[in-house]
Amino acid sequence: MRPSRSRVSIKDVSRHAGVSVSTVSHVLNGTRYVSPELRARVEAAITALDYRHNGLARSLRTRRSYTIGLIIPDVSNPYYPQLARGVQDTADEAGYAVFLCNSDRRPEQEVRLVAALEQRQVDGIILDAAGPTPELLTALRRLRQPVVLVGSRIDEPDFDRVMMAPHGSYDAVRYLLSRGHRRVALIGGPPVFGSTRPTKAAGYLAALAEAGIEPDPALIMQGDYTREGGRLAMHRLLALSAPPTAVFAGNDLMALGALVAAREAGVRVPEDIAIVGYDDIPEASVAVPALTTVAVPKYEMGRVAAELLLARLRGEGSQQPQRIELPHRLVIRASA
Amino acid sequence: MRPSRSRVSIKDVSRHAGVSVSTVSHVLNGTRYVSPELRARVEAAITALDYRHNGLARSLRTRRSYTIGLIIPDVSNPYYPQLARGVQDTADEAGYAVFLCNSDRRPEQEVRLVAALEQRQVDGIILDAAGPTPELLTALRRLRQPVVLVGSRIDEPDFDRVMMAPHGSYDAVRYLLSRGHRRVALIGGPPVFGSTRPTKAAGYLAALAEAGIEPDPALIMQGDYTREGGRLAMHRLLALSAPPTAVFAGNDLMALGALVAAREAGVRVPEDIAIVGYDDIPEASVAVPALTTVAVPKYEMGRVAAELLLARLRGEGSQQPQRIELPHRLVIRASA
DNA sequence: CTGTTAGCGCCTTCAG
DNA sequence: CTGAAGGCGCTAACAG
Repeated sequence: MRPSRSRVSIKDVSRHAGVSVSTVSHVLNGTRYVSPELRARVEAAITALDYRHNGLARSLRTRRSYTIGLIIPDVSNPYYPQLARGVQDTADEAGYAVFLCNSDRRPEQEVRLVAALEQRQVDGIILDAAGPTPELLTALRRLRQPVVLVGSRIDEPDFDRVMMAPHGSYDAVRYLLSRGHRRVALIGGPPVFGSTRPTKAAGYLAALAEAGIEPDPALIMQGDYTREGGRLAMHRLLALSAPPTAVFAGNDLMALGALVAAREAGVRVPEDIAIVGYDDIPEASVAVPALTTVAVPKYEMGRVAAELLLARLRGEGSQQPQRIELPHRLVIRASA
Repeated sequence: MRPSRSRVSIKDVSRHAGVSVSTVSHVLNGTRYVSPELRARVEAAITALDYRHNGLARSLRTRRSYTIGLIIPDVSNPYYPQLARGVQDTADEAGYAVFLCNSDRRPEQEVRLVAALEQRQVDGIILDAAGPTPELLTALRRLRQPVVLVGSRIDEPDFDRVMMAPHGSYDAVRYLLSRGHRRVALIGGPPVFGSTRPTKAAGYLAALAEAGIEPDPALIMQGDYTREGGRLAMHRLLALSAPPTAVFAGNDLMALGALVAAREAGVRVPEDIAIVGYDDIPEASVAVPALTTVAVPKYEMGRVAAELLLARLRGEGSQQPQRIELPHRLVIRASA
């Protein structure tokens, strides 16, 4: 009768077991009492026919896919795997699967990915965005599913968000100052379009100001968060007639690049120049000298973001967007 | 009439535009000619009603989810992000989204994840498995969707698979031998249950044999692919009455641990002892001394695996399972 | 305690 | 060139 042994559905199972489809559905989901006898027949039919539950159909019906989307700049950037793992572990424990997407920090890409995830009917999205571009914000706001923002580049009050405490760079520079450094350079990141958040440069400036030190523009470099960018910036710093005695880099990748530059220039770290990074990526502890850095709780951020999202999906928690700030920690190693 | 402004479907759009649902569907998918006039009306209705295409319903109907699953041991292990990126890029280009799952190299977990992905109706699965456990193999074979195996721990002829060339450890040890080393130690990985593939130990032994060197059991350590495991193994090696002059570690994480151990013991690398790793993870080039290692084309492996899977999904290619072997490359840096 | 039935939102013959 | 209609496989009222 059936064309071939194509796919077997709940209906085939019900027929085989001599029960109704709703009974099958209920034994599948444990969602109402079914007599041991019928249950046994259903289970027998299931294995006899080698039936598999179709989650798509179920999701279509229940409007819940038990699926979330995670958009990060790049999994192969050592910062993100831990964050990803944090959300995945949390999601997995709750029965959710996660679509992992890389945006390469390109706003159009982010917008595209958000749309693709929406179309796949994810229940929610966690996003580490490049910045608060109007297009992205619009795309996010018209979304029907909840969004949690991670990272510190967007701080819009109408979204749930988990961010790092803002004063990491301040702490780092203060530490350098406390060690007697007076000429402290900054290798910052590129400006984030439209961001209203205090930048790393702000913390740097604040620490200098507090110590009564006039910032020297020559010591302020703009990097791009890549290793190579850090290396180049460091070389320019080292070529100055009055080079700095300490450098604070906006992330570890750039700090590591700076380390390479120092070695290339025959300058000793930390004896001739101290270096502090930001993030505490795995490589930071392996480098020689091991990098002093502002440790960011990456795994924890992922976990908290996922928990926030799941709570929202469960309808728990306050209705207002939450803003969660996670503490950093200055990890003092050998480079400063 | 409709309860509320809940969800708008293709049917609402058709009504609003005064056309049939099939016309709407066809403008949505560009799947048959629609007169400019009707098309315009449909498009107007779409924006007017703020309609969003429901991918779940579509997939249910077409039996294609444009979704694949990727199961790896652990994203936060520096080996995997690049592999993951390779498959994600390839999938993304072809319009597929990828579910990323971590198995922590636990067979039961792998089996569980395979089932979860199947239920979510992924079109295919890419898996870097812990080993050929019978349960996993069974689960994989009863799957209705294609599977591609990556990594070298399973080499079953009835699956598509992309693996590394087998002689990496042989090359590494031969290199050490060519540099005059005679006492070369091995820090291997744990045995892979049921695997028939040549292990790294095999290559090590082969290279020694070829050089006419009797393997010394005291120089063969079993590690666990973790940094700490490498560190411990190295300490034991260093404590030997006749310690080795060179060490080959089965992966970079262990080699890095060995480096740490050497430093702790005040032994210089490579002057007192040479170290070669395997994988070429990002940290390998940052370490001091930079690690000489067998570079594995991780990104490429991911890409090739995804391409293989996509080809299968398109029904292209030979019907027989493919076995693709990717070459490694010995990267000589400072540690040996 | 179990069965019938109406969709979820979409694609795709089959007619016209 | 366009429309009508039948499911894809499942859940959840609603009856009984």
